[in-house]
Amino acid sequence: MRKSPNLHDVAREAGVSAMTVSRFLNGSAPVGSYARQQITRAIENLKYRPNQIAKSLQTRKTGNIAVLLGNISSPMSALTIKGIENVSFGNRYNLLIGNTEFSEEKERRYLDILMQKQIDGMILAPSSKDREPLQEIIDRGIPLLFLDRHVPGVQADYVGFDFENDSYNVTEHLIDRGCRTISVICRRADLINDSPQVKGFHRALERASIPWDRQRILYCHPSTEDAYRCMGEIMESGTRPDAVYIASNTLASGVLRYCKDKNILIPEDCMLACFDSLGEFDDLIRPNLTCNEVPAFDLGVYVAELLMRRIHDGYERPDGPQRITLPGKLLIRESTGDAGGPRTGSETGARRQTVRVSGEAVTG
Amino acid sequence: MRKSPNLHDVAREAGVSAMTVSRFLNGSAPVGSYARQQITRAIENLKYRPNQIAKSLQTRKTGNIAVLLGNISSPMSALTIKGIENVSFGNRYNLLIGNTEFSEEKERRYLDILMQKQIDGMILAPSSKDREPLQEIIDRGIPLLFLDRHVPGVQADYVGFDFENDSYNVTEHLIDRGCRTISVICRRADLINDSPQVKGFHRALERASIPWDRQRILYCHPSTEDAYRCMGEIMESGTRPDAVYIASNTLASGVLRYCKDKNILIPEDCMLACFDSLGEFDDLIRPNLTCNEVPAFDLGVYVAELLMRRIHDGYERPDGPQRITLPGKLLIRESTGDAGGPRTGSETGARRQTVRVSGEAVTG
DNA sequence: CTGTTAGCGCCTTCAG
DNA sequence: CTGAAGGCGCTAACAG
Repeated sequence: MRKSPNLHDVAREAGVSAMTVSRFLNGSAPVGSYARQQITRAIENLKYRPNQIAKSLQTRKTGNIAVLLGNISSPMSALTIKGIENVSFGNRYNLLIGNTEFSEEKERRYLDILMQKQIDGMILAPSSKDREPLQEIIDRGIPLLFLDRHVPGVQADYVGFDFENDSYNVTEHLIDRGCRTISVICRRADLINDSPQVKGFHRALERASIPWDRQRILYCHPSTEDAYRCMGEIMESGTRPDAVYIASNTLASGVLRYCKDKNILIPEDCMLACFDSLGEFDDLIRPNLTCNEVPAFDLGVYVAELLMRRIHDGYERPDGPQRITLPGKLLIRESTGDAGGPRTGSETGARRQTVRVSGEAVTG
Repeated sequence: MRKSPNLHDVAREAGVSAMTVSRFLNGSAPVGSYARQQITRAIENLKYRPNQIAKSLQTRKTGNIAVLLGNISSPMSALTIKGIENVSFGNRYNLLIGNTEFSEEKERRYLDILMQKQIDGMILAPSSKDREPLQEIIDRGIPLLFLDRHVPGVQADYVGFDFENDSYNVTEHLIDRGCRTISVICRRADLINDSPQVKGFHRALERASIPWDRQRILYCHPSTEDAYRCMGEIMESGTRPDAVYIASNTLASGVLRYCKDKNILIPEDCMLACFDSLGEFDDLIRPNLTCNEVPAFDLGVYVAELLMRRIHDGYERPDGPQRITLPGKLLIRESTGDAGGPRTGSETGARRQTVRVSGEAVTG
């Protein structure tokens, strides 16, 4: 394993200068046909590969973009990453992926390292409210996009799900089915922003003139065990609700397990609805519950496309910072039988295509 | 947004030479306490960040490792990636992730790009049998590890699940439950290697002196729809089997959907078993089927640790190329009721800790 | 403990 | 169409 060949080696082998080889490789200027042949041959002979590092040092572009999420293995995140990868690869960018584990410290360390690695852009689901490192990214002219969450006071685009409206729709569905006393289980304190799910929930109640009771909102640690506990609290104390709305899908398995253990029939004893889809086996899970399907892959595609545009436009943002939300799709399933039920429930799919944009219009 | 400061700017501001600053930053040589103070101050003043690209050009180390998988959003892959990230971050490496979509062409392009980007190591689940680009990686001294699949003839370590033994265990379980006629649905032609699942299946049948019939093995495209079709073929033609073994978990939802549509009772009409776990909601899916849980996160941890060792040892491989498989855990669940069943089935968890290694022993 | 010199491999600029 | 000079930001190797 000896030193790999460089531009000069190729140039010597081809009997031309290094610059001619460079121009040939990048197509940055015309090259004579004889030289072209010699160079092609030399490259093959030496198995030459351009060194992207050296090129980056010169051009200040690495062709890498960073993606920093709280939990890269959640089904939602995994799909979003796939969407981002898809668009990035098509635009000749590679992905540097980091899992912050929702830790401010780990996020900070990642931001630090990535700044040194000279990324061309960054997609971040922030776990910290700290503006300073983000401002530094922006000041260095690196396009920064928030995904799913944002940091108040930082002038960057945001792309996320339409939590509030989706939550409104789920709640409205429960109300339409006759529920009047609805409990909510949601994640303990949304990491950064106020819980828009709870807002949507309230809005739906208000619209139906149903008084709401703070006691009916339970905050829960993001674990199966704590969701199990919360569901117990709901069902064992005070008046039982008509319905329980699980505002964070990571909590669903704990709730379902409780119902299974306690022989609570869904939807006879209590209706159940879930903010996000439970995945591929969705309608095979018993009890079979109504949920909102969130466009995770599309979110990745959208955010990556916006990032590509920002990188391309030299960060001038002719259209100003944007706040974009993608609406989900309500999947209504209320069959209770074990087999023979409808394969998919009715869907309010029409809104699927809508993209909600606040601020200026989306260009392109 | 003007040019960011470099080592010389810091050196000038601190009144020392660039080398002193460099030595201070890397701790590569002692630096006087006065100089130290001046440098610290200068760095703060200028908001200096070392440029990793320039450093990489010099040191020929980027601190990046590549991970190339067929489908990065599958639950298994997502967990494996998380495991890899965990170990890498601890060792100060970043992850460049690529989704090959099982396409030879896309894989080839990724390999090409990544070679130019000068990665320090690579974890690959190959989709192509082409040895040449892989040999080039090895020849350039970049540690290469196969994950889940391998390319025959390429001298690189391999880490994967214990498909054959796990499959043996699942089949043995069905036999123990009295099944004698078992059909198998598996992915159409394993991408690269012979299907070890089918081998394990055969071995279990042979051990129980059950004759086996090629007709009972159905190859299926990796889609819900085709799995549905396959299950139909099995149930509607010839003698119905006692059991169906789904050797690729991506096919499970199609099979389950078929049973649901046709009112086939599991396990009364036909037993069902699955090669891999169905995820978090595993035991909430109806019908509730026995499956093998594969240690996806651990696989990531293991492969990353091995890679770290290879990088560290300068690719001398004192212990020779290895072939390591991590065994899964059989989750037996045969309750049929909708609620009140046992929360988890019995598990043959003892083997969980075992790591099967062929070739030399694992060091460290 | 500190500074100088000479590249790492490529591309920008300018001169043919 | 082609080449030579210089530098991107950093560090190895050698002097002090």
